[in-house]
Amino acid sequence: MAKDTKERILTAALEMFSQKGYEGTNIRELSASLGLVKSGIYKHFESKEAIWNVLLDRMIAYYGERFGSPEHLPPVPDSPEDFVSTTMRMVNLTIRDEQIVKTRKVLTLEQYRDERARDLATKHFLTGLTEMFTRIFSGMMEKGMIRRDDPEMLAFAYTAPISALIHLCDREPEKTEDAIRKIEAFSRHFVATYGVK
Amino acid sequence: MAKDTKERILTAALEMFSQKGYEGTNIRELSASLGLVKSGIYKHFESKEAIWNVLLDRMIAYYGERFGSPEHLPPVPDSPEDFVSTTMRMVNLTIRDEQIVKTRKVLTLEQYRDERARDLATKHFLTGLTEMFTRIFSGMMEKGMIRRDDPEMLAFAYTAPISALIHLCDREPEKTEDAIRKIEAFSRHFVATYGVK
DNA sequence: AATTATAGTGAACGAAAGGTCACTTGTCAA
DNA sequence: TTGACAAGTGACCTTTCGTTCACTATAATT
Repeated sequence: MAKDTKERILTAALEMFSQKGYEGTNIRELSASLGLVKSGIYKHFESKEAIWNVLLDRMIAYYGERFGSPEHLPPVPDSPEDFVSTTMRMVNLTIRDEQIVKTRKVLTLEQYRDERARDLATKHFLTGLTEMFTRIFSGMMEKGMIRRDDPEMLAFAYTAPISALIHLCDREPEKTEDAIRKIEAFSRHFVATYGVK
Repeated sequence: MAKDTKERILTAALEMFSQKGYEGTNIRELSASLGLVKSGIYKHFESKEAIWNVLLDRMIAYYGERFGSPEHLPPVPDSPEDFVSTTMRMVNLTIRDEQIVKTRKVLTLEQYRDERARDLATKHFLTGLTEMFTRIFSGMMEKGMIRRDDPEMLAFAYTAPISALIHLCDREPEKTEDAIRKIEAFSRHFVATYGVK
């Protein structure tokens, strides 16, 4: 029990930051949750802020990897049912993956305090998903699956409601099942509305 | 300069809470911003938490007033253009009104810490607007302005993207003009999509 | 076997937090 | 005019914060 302590600190810090925020988190409690005494932390990080910075750097890097590189884009679905299930696969990942949930929470809590968190929040909550689905809808229009329209507008109209329900799950996890059903219903409503008859 | 001090404290506290969060706000700075020394605060409130509770009570009361009573519901619009301008009037109010902006920010920051803030956040960000527009869309369907569909689904599909852009304005005020244009474009897109031909 | 770097301990630090209290000041009713 | 009270001050209290440091135990390196 030595070498992985740095990683364990980062994991515990993300957990606490995402629940209590940066200011609400204190080093004593953080180290205690790892079975350490508080000064032990400083063998791995020079300050509380340093922990925060490493976490943010990783969030930014992870985001760039996941949304920035073209090979991570989901393929253009080739049926309405495929479209819905592609959506639900992404939604389930983003709601169940603890790392991603905590990242969203922490960005929510620190968006007014830290400029990089603010920028990343906008990408996470708004522009990232919109860009991804702009491509998907463009592809679907070319395939003739949905009627020709502004793909970016459609992407925005599609992802923002889903995003809102994902935030609801973060805020009130007991409503997760309900929210997922609503997302699926919305997804079907969407293809029914924009799909070619 | 005496009697209104209590109100001035509440105003300043909402301002600070909305920027730095509850934990990030300290009484010294708060009182200094009012030209007081910190112990002066305690002549008006028995603790920092008491200030928070009064603010939250007011938010809850104000919300109930604004969204709970039927007489505050906007009338059902009677043309697509009227629908768009009704929306834009509401959006402008909710984006420009400092009190409302700060309320949203503070609910965003405290939603994981305070249960009442969490509940109010869900109403503010999701269910409140949806309920309001469910009635509006029901009315519009009866008038034959838009095609018959699930009014609640439409309300959700309409308000969530607008909500997302309002959050963007809170996060990055410099993008406000742009966001308002996007909201209007979205509103027109929406009536064009669901309106009867 | 001796050395050295690493991880962790526990006591202590100064700063800043929320809060208390004896005191002064200004206002107004009796 | 006086007394009472609300509003504000400044010194002080306790607790907790992030951080430092001399020290120890351990495991790897020479």
